[in-house]
Amino acid sequence: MTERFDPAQADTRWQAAWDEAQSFRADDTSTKPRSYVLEMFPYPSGRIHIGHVRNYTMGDVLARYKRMKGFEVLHPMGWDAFGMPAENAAMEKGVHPGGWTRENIANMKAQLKRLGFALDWSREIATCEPEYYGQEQALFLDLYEHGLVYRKESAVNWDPVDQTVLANEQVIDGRGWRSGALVEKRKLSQWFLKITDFADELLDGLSTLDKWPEKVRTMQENWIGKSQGLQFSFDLSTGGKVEVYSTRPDTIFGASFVAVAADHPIAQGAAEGRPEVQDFIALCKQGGTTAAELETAEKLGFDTGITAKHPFSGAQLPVYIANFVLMDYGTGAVMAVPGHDQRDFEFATKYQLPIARVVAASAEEADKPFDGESEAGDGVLVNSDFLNGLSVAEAKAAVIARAEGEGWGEGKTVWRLRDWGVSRQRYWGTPIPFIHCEVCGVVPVPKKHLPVVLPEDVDFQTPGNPLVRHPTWKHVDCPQCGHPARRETDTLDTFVDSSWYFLRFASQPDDRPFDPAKIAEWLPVEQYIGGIEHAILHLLYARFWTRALARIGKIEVKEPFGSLFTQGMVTHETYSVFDIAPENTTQIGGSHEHWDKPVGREYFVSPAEIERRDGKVYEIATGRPVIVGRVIKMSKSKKNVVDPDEIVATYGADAIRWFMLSDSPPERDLPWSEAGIEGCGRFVQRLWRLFAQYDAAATGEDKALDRKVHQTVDAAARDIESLGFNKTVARIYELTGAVEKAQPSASRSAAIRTLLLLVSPMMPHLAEEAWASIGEGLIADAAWPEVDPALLVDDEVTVAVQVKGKLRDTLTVAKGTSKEDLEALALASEKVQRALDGAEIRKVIVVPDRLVNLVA
RNA sequence: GCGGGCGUGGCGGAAUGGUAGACGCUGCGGACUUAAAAUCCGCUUGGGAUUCCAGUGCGGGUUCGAGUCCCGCCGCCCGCACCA
Repeated sequence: MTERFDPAQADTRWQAAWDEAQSFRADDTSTKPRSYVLEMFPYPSGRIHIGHVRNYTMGDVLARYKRMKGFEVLHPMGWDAFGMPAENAAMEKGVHPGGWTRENIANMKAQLKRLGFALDWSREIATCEPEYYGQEQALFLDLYEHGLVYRKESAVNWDPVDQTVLANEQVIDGRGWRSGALVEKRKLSQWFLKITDFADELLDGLSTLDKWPEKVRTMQENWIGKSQGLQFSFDLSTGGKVEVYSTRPDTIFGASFVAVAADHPIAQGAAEGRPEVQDFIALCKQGGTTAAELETAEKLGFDTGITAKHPFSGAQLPVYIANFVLMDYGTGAVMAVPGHDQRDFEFATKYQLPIARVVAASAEEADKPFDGESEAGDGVLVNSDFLNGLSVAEAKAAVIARAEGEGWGEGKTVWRLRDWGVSRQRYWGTPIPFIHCEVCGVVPVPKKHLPVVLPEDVDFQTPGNPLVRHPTWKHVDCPQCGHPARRETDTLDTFVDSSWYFLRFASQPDDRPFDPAKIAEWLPVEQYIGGIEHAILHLLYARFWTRALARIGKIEVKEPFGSLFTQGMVTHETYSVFDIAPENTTQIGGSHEHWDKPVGREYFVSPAEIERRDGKVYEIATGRPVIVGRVIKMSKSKKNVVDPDEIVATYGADAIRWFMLSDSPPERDLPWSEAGIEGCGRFVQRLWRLFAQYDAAATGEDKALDRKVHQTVDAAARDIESLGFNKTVARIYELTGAVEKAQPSASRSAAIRTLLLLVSPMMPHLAEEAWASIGEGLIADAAWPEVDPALLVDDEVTVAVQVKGKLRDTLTVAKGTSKEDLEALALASEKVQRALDGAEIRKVIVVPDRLVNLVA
């Protein structure tokens, strides 16, 4: 063995060896138990970033560990390859989105290979290839046949410059995120998936996902947003009716007005011929929609002059148009109960409407005044006729029963979840497989004509969807009547592509989306790993798509991901500089870590552009002082990024993998540091030196070391299975120290061999290189070391001795020493006697093998 | 406002109700070396000082014993939100 481990030559050599042996190819015919380990596949933006490295390293350690434990492991990788950045690149650089994407994939694949991930590349998928999206079109048609796909007119955010629909997230302060143009609301015919049909199922299913983070389940629960209440109508003074929805029908006797949304038909009707009403409606629509604006926005109303008759009391309640009522939730109209709803309270205060108490802590507090705000809490009904004395829950049921009995309302469940609009007016996506015929209407493309392939000869010189402008592509004959017709030019939301890729990984026949038998063997994914940013959309859509396929009989599995893990981000300090020397600026107070913040234009510099001198930090190029900012997520604009390729080139793949697993618990953020990666590089060499000391001929037993080894193997396995990689890392450091200190013996040689196996999932290249002279075959194919349960327990233990709960001494005794002996030994301790100071012992607590507590 | 999470050394963090600070990083001291790098050894919560005291955001409580459990606060992070 060489003196130093040289990753530059070892890494590529072993990566080639694994390729050659096809070590990580999942065998569908294997009789071993199955394990499907999956990380969220990347968007091929061009470069692998450090967050990918952390994500895939975690999955890789688990996949390699599972193989060692005797599982047939499926650990695939692919590319979420459709999407806007490719089109933006096309517009900005004049390249074709396909060429740009495929080149990025090639680059990123090479990067992943350099990191030594144990991936089954034979199952690689790129969603932009017809072999994939053609099958997606087939699934879309299946869902259409079963009534789960439909078309309807819907208001969308339209960017008039880019000529496209924008998602809500792409509208920033009312402007398109790319063009900066004022976004318009347009009505367009859009394709929808009936996710609301699954609202109940998706909500109930969450309770079965006990290996998902509580946080993600809660987020999905809130997103689905189930609420139960009463929908009923008020008779209006105009002779009409207004339907309202309330989750608090118990408070109906506290209603003091009715409020409708600005675009509610009643408001529209009231506006006819009345400019002042029209003005008010316009004012309501002007309001911003950001959280901050909503928080501070004043409640505004306009009294229509119409009144609504209370179903019990017969009182005439005024009907207001109000800016806080949303048209697209419930019925767009509410009964307002100021005493028990804060918005209604603010509104009633402003317009001097009655604020009645109908829920109180007790019947005696029926007339207690409000303390400047509404009360939403539980209690007993008061001032409420036949409801008086009932609890909130009882009153809700009683009102719903009356309404249903008398026929003016019914109990109803309302969901926040909306159907999933999947139409995008973009080129670089899966073509929606439909044809518009003037005679037959909307006609699905016959399956035998799939895939509907994206044309390659498109131009991006003008804004808008190139598919619309393409001279020939959209012109086809109607498959039903043969008349000239037009292809659908919208493409699918890319979230559709990522809603079933995990199925295609498990099985990829040429002639169908997947083989259900193979899906049954591999799914659900045993461990799914990815970022928290996908907690709602991707994970909800994937759950929906899986359930939809199950409902139409394509597959059996209902939940795609058995266990979910959301890993933290990789963060880094930021370094910023002000372009005016500090002596020329005014100090504005407040001290930063190193410098007071001067006035000037701030710009960010990268870690490579700074140097540290005398405990302060300077920009190398200018000598200007650097402000060391918060540790935040790496991003290009803050220049606090590190390039994984450079790290691999300097320290090798194993060092960066080890860093990704060290220190921070995997669900928390990991602060990157130069010192940290250097430490990892040192440890790689330290292990290498230790492995070089392996001596197959050594003799003699070292019982204590044997125990340490077995205890570490046992604990490391548990830690890896629970993804506690930082703890595994710490244990490996401990064992390394113990082995280094041990005298040569057969035990020590065995310990080195075992340590090598333990680190192999984390540092596979180093492990293979050392294994070549110690073991047989590839360590990638080796088994996880067996644990001897007899060696997990020590025969000597350290027992803590406390006096009144305070530690005074420790005893080293044989394991299993009797309570009596322990007590006697504790009392014999000089330190204990001094602490007791002659006091009388009232009580003795002895926990065998752990502690003795003397209570005086 | 609703929901979720988190507060432990200079930093990242360990700790089935039972020896708080494992392990790593940083810093300091030492060995080796002509020197440096690499490596190795020691120290690194605070105070007093070798056998002590205090200490896990703050205030209470349960317990022989609390970082851990309970109650009440404070602070930070994340998600959702005029959702009726």
